[in-house]
Amino acid sequence: MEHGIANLLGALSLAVVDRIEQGAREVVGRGGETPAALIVIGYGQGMTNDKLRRILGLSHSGTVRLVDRLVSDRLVERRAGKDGREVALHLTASGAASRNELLASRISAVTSLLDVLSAAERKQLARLIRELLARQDTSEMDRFTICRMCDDRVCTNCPLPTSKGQHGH
Amino acid sequence: MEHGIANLLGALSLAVVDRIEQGAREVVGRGGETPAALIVIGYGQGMTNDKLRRILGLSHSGTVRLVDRLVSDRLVERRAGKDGREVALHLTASGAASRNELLASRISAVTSLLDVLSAAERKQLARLIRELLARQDTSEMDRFTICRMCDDRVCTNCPLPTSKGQHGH
DNA sequence: GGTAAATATGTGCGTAGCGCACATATCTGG
DNA sequence: CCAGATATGTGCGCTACGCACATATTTACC
Repeated sequence: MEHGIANLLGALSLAVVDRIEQGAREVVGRGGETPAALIVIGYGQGMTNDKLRRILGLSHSGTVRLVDRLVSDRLVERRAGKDGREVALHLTASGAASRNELLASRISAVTSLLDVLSAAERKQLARLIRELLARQDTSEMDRFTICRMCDDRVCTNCPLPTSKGQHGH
Repeated sequence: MEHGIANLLGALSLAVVDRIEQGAREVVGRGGETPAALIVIGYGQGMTNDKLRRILGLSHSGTVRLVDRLVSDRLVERRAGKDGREVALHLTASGAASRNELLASRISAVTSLLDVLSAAERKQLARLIRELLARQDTSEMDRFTICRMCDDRVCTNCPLPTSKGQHGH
């Protein structure tokens, strides 16, 4: 394998993530996995603390404290889950608004890097990235992790394979 | 502009950076900008604390403390710079070894994502990324920042434009 | 139906990584 | 020779996080 391509993709990815993180910090005033948490909670299938923990790849206590921050910022509410142990995380109105800003900021950051390419080049790039992602060997949790910042208003058909991966239960 | 491509590149970049950071933490036992600092210092044109600060995008004090950590880990030495104010940062033998491990780990992490593509597809992707980077409007400092994790043993001709950007002095 | 294990959450405590404001040393330009 | 610019170091606090432990609920097994 030629290593030049790996170095190029590494450099590009760093630039992309730098810009996304900078925008996210400006929007929510927090760093680390906090912006991703806001997005994940907003996907809205009754997210629990523990599911969130696995998606973000944090420790249990780290996740509890992260949610504490979101609650103290009035972006998230803890409600009772069906299972008496679980906590159901819900966005407040303000949390949903911040989440939308966050998603828009992310798309805008990446777009500003992409718009030097022609429409044809972007299409070609999209096809290649789609193939690359589609062929990865990812568990279900891996997919949620990779997609933890994804814009569900934009990503209609996620290329990540849906077959593998043991369901978490 | 079609936003699907921006979302795809954002997701891929997150996956790439996640894997790079995880490997880096395993190699040097440190997170944040510490691994990048080790790589940047290793480029070896008499790196100073202040240049490092600008490349990493950290505050001044944050950079001093970062170097403190590298020194206490015996990876970096502070020597006298030509200008009596400056500190010249140099890798120790152990620092140079860690840096090589770091670079290898990074290339390996990205390669493991890339190797689902055919050689032809990888070539196409390399061409597109190269174009994308070449057309960015980056200052000299931006380029060092984007390339702060780059493998100088692999990246022979960096696509980033070298014309613009005021030299820092 | 009762108890052990599994599951889910919260807490005390410490650490890593970082920024702000301030202090200090050296260099440069008039 | 002295004011500003440049470069580094420090006191202090804060955010984000992990480990170990405590607690509540549910499930499984007998």
